[in-house]
Amino acid sequence: MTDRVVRPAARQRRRPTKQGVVLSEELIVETALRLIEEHGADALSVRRLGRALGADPSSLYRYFRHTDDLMLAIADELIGRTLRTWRPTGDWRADLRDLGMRMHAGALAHPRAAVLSSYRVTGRGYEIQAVETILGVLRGAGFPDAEAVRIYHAFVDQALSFGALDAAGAALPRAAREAETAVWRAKYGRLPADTHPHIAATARHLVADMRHSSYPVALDLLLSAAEVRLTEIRGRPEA
Amino acid sequence: MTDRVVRPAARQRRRPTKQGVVLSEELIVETALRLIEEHGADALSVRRLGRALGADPSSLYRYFRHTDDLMLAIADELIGRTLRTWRPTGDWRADLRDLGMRMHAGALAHPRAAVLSSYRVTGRGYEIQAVETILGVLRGAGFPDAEAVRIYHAFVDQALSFGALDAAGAALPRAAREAETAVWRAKYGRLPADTHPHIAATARHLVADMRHSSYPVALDLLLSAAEVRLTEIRGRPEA
DNA sequence: GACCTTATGACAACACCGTTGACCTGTTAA
DNA sequence: TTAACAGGTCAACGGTGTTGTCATAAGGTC
Repeated sequence: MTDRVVRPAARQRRRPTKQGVVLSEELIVETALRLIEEHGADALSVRRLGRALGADPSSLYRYFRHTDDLMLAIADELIGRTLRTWRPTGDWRADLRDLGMRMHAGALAHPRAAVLSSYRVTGRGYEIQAVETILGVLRGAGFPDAEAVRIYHAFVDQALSFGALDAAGAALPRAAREAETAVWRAKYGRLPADTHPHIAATARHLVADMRHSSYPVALDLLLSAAEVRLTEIRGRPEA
Repeated sequence: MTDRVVRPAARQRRRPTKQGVVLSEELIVETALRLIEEHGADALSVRRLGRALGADPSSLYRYFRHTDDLMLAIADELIGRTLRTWRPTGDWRADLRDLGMRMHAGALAHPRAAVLSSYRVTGRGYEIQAVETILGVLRGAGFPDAEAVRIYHAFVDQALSFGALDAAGAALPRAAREAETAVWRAKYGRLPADTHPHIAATARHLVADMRHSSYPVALDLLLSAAEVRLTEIRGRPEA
């Protein structure tokens, strides 16, 4: 098969679909994001997307090689949106906390795309910009180069991996998600103290805590530890 | 529909399939794990699993309500394997570090299953055992109940999510994985200092660091922060 | 050993999925 | 005016999870 996808710049003959819609890469990505937001991650299929656009499903293959391609385009758009709304203040810890929370929220808003894009290095514009900015925050705070890189790496991977983890949970069909909270309440909440003393003693906290993401806690722990390291380093600058 | 699944204890008539296989929950889970490892997560479908077992796909619905049920059984088996080889020593920090590293290694050993199972609560035997044990370590160390639960949650999610992240990377086709390291070396390693000063200054560290998992660093940061919290709590026991 | 109940495996069908090769037609450039 | 072809459409392929129905062999009872 010769490639059916044409690069956007080369597009010229904008013929509307039978239902009168003029397709474009942007319109498809936008519609896909809307579909995910409105009807859950399961709602995103080539056929449903085609229906939502008012076009034959196969038309989409003129714009994306396959579904994965579409996902990456969506992911790229998401990175851009996250970064675009972030303004560093100069307080390194507050800035990183804000950025981490934004990345996490972005992932939750678009679970399907987040899961796919979390473990890929794109090497594209927005990603490079993010690396440069975060490294700048850390070095500006006084972390030596090697340490800055180590903490950058842990920070980013933690944001991405928790984002993907929580996104995957959010992308579960509604029934499965409700089953999960039911498990915590019904199963862990009722274990007898003689066989499971620690669960029984903390059951109340467990049921309350496990329904939320642990990312904020994990993020604060990471930043706290980094801050401690920083004061140690400042104590002996030549370390 | 009356439920087609029968609890294992009640099973009595072990009739072999047409191809002579005697089905059981254990056999199904084992075969599913083997299938995932050998042919990738995509290879796991009810129909393929049936074929691999020598049974009609619909037979599996006598053992699992739906695919989701099966995934939970697989996840629990993985937890069990990790837990079985772990021996706590009484040093809470060392024990949690060891357990975290084991969970991470377990995920890497079964990348595709890890990705699928990381975000599910199984509510099954091994998982309950793991929760009880970790909570015991934390409470034994002196963390008050609410704090123990918070740290338990962050610790477990961190191990699972980094496990899934690194597993997903490891499960990439070889070509894609090599492309990723190439991006770091060729793209990030060569950015000019005037446009990207921070990346340029740390390029050497970046290229070296990004090829490894950041989990050990992230884990140590989390445990360090927890230790600090613990000494604070001990300072004022009634907090 | 014969008989009955019923658990359990098998079959066929349903509605969906991603993807592709062939076709048709409106837009555009010459 | 016309010819080329980008881009939308159609139909089909082989896959998916799931379920209603049926057949049969296992196990208990006599």
